[in-house]
Amino acid sequence: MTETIEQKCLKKGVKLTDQRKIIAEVISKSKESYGESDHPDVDELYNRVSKIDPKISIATVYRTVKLFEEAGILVKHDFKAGKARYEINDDHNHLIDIKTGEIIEFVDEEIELLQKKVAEKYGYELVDHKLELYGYRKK
Amino acid sequence: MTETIEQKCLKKGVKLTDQRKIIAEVISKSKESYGESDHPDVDELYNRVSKIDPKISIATVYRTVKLFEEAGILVKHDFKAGKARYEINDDHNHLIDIKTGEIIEFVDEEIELLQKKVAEKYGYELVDHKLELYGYRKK
DNA sequence: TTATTTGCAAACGGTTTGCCGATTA
DNA sequence: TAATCGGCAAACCGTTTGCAAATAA
Repeated sequence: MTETIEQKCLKKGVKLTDQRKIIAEVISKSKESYGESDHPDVDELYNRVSKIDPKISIATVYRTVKLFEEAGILVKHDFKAGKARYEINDDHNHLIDIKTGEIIEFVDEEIELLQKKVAEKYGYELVDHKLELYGYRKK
Repeated sequence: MTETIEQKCLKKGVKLTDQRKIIAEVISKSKESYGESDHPDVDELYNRVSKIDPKISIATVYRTVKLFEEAGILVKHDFKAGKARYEINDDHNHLIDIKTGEIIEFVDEEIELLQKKVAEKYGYELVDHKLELYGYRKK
């Protein structure tokens, strides 16, 4: 296992309050508890957090995910406009099932490399990228 | 020159009112008038449209871009959450300058092909994709 | 006429924020 | 103690919608 969110916070100088610890834990546990394709939105995080400490407000959840995002700990996705969704930042891409909404994560070195090349071709240094594929499952 | 938006509307059975014609024209002219990297949001479209017919409401602009999007004529981008931006649907990718916000459009056959392969590897038929690169201009 | 579209203003939904008491270093 | 944080409710902002008048088929 790599670093926990708490460890990352310490490293980045993000103060760890009780609320933040709980939110961090819920996010860390989201995949193992809810499956690979778990990319919870703030409402959903708030629901899960409330089960541990019902006194935490949704404003705190908003403030915390933003804080974690700015610290590079989480990434925010706007797969479709409306609610933003969050997950731990580990730099993969997404294949989204148009019918079911299921999200498959993947990494492809070749694509990664080509992206860098394209950016360079235009005189840019690539610092981030977003790749989303949308498709139907073949039977 | 390829088909105009009006022609696409006729083909798709989208009724062409005066307002829609004006909005279509503004969108068609956006690149030649405002440069390659023009991806106007609804506010901006509304501003431009208002100069031609000040009686057109912003609600109509919203309704029209949604209509055009559903007809496959426009694509909607949520580069950053907040305001959506629109452009004519012609299937390219975006390289976004982190500093200036400038948007460069590009197509890369190789990447396109690899995307298809990845989708297939997971048993999916690719029907859409979104690729955004973010970078700094090298000096 | 019958259905669709538009303008207006109000509603909506996700997100942010001001205030102030609580907590933390 | 000084600074930051969290809870609450109100504000915010992009977008949608109900309604009645205008327009199109």
